Amino acid sequence: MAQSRTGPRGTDRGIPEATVARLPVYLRALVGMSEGAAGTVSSDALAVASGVNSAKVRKDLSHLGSYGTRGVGYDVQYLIYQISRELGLTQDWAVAIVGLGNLGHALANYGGFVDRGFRIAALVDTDRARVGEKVAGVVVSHLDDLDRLVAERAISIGVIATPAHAAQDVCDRLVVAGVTSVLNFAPVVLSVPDGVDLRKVDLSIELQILSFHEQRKSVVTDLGDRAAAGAPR
Amino acid sequence: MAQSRTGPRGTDRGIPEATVARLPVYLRALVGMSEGAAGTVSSDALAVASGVNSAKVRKDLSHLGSYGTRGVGYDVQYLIYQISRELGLTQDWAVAIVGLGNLGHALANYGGFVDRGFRIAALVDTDRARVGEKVAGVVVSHLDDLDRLVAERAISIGVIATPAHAAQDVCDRLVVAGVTSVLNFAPVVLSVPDGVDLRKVDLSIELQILSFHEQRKSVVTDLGDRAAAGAPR
DNA sequence: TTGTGTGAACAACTTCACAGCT
DNA sequence: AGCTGTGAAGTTGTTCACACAA
Repeated sequence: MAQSRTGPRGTDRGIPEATVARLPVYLRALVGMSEGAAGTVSSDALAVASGVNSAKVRKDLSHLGSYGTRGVGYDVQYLIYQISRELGLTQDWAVAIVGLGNLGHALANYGGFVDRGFRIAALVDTDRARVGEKVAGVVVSHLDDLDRLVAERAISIGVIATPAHAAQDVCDRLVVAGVTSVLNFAPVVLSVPDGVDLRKVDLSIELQILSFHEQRKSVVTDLGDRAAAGAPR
Repeated sequence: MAQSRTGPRGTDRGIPEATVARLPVYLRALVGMSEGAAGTVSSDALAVASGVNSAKVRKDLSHLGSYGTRGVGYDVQYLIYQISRELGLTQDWAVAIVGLGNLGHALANYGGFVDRGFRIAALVDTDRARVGEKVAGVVVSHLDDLDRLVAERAISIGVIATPAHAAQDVCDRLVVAGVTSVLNFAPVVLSVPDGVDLRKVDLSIELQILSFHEQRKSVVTDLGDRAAAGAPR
């Protein structure tokens, strides 16, 4: 996971990482509700819509401030605004996607991208044959132009969708160019200097975690379990 | 997130979730090393290659058993075997991918898939025009045939790469068909019955988390007084 | 010496349960 | 009466530091 944020000095006025990771889920649920006719939500209703329990919702939201009303709940629109602001979604973020294989294409065409505050400002590849081509309405540039692109288009977030062997080099170039947040899809451990945030999404790891639990299911759970723990197979 | 471990509450012979999530990372690093000429690794070397600290490596590996040698380290091949076994990768898992848009295609063509123990046993879509077409060497089937496919091909893992609005229905069908592990890429909260494991990968959430930290960087790090004085409004 | 394995301290996160506001 | 906000208790995960084996 990314390094822990915590400001350089002084008391940590920060929101817990676990909470930050759930705010986007709440936000999505709230936006869904706001399209209906819901003026307010209770922590309970929001919890159900978000797949967590209500105590967690209340604790999480309490980190943003006291935005609820006792006996009533939270104002949907106001909460949407507060969460958006906290997540930095009231401004636009320029994103560069590097690597335009299958995954890069999928990401470029991913709707939820532009959805909230994220704008694909550059598509980058090393394949000269692809440069100039348009994907999702954006012209593909060459990796060698990265410095210029990042500077000119104020890109602060880089998405790596290259093969594993190219990922660290691409990451280094992104950082040198001035990108300060990196989302890595390549199945490799990357390192970045302090001050740069790094997150990863790894399909293979997710599958292996499922495999672990799946295996546990078929193994008959210990001896003498009543009624033959009917493992459906 | 996925529900906590299924199965009866006995003595917890289990490995902590946090450890399970790191085992695939260690495994990848080890496989990389085994291609070189490394007979053994220290927890320190493995830690560096995995992007964690060595205490964590030792604690994690200790959950598998005492497979290291004091003063020496861990035998690479043996560790690979033990981790693979623990993760259930010594057997093959049949996977179905549902939804063959950009993302589904990307997943189907993703190399690391077949990599370790995972086999694409079915590709499924609702678009009749796509049915019959071959993607990544596998013929696309229709969603209506899911029950048969899951049964005939002993599929236990389902990957959802559909639009959000279709995801819960697809998930329900997968579960009814007999799938017991689901990996969801659709940006929506799914619910599954007990006994079914659910994990999600959500690009939009990852970006929003980066956005949160990115925003914090630009904010001058010392406006911590604001909320400190009583009633925030 | 070197580097594992682990009890113990520490830190983060979750859940409980209820006081207090509306 | 209903629902938030939050101390306190409980749980899980991380790091320390050192005994001990090779």
